[in-house]
Amino acid sequence: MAETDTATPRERYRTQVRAEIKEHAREQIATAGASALSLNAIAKRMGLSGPALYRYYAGRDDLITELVEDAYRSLADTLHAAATPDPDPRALAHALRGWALDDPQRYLLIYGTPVPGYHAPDHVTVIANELMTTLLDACSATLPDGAVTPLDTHLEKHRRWAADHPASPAVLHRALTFWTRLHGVLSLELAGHFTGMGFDPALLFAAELDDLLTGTGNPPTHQQ
Amino acid sequence: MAETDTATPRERYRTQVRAEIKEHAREQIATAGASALSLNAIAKRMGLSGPALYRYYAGRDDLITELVEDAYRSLADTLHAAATPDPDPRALAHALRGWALDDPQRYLLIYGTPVPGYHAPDHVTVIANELMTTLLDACSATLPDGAVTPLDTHLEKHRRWAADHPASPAVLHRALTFWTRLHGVLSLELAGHFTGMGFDPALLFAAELDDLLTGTGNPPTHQQ
DNA sequence: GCCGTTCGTTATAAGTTGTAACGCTCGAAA
DNA sequence: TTTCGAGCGTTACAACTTATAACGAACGGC
Repeated sequence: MAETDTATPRERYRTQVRAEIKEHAREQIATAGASALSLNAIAKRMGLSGPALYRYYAGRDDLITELVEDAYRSLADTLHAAATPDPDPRALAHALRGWALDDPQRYLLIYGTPVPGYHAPDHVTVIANELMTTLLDACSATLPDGAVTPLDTHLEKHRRWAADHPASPAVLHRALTFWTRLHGVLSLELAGHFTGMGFDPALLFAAELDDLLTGTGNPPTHQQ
Repeated sequence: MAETDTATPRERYRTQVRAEIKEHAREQIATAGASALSLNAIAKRMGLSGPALYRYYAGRDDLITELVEDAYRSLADTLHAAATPDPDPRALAHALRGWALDDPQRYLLIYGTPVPGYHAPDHVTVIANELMTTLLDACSATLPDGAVTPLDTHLEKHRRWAADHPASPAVLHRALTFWTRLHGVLSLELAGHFTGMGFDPALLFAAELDDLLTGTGNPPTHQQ
């Protein structure tokens, strides 16, 4: 995993302790959410006293930031693996859902309610771009055909986020839609807004995915 | 507003103080998020000492619960007003977006990351049902035509959440889609995941709405 | 006007994050 | 091998937080 070979014993110990801290933090977040993360509790569980952790992380925010970064990294790797060698949107979607359900709090750590003042460091935006690239690759493997919407023309001029990716505005639109629709179902499912409603969220997710891919999955057309 | 007439002076004073507390809590949440809500800070701002607030609210959770309830009530009223007298999905969607942008933290209070252990009281589920009803009403004003999806047949048997509403499975499907797609765009926009990407979220929202209503708004069809 | 309910207070307990100062230990270099 | 410094863990402390307990004062119904 990490380069525990090429380093002084001190550094090896340090990275190992940092990893152990993150491990406890992850499990604590998975059970009680990110807002309930307590450095003191982690220290106590590791058998050492509170302030000791500050040798390894500057503070709570620093630890959370690294967890967010790890989550992004994990998601990017998972989606990249699912889209390799063939960039298949369907595989991508299922990988996304599997990854989210595997650890809901990890998904919410990325896409959930943000702290108003917090600003993500550059590492994260880099990975986010990487994520966007695999999504755009997958969406490029489809032939868009349909009316040009106002959003399409808008995206033609505002494609900074797609940077150097050679994708048509329609593909950009498609990628955004892919993202927002799947997130719409996933986030509500993870937040528990479907519990007690009685239906199976997996089928709703599948229906949205089908509609995304075939265009006739459903969203019943309007008429009035 | 409240029944400040028919009550003893003591009760009038109490409801007024409770309202003032909520007012401060709202503004505090709007600026720093729900997790940063501090009873002590509210008390200090109101010119009284910390524990005094416990005469009015049992604790932080109690206050937040009431704020959540108020938010649900406000959203339900707003959407109901937008769908009256004619249940128009388009008006409903714009009312939803306006309400969300008006106070993002209030939207996230309802649809954002939940506290794992927390369970909403009955009041909230009642209002949630009311909300669902206006959504179903609006979606009933459309004539669905399209292939019957697996989700449709599933919803035919699992329509407990629609209870006594006379809506076809296709309409139920449509309502769910309406909800998840708009939430998908809105939540990502409010969470700031579009900032820095350079495009206008309003156009994406509009595109999704158009597709929802006309069925040809876009999501470019797949082919391969 | 009495008297009890309600309110606001201070004091206290048990948490939290984070800083400061003090030794100990380990490892690298002489 | 011995020394010596960087890094680590400790306790002590400050400034917060939520929440409870106990006390006194004020308000209002009777």
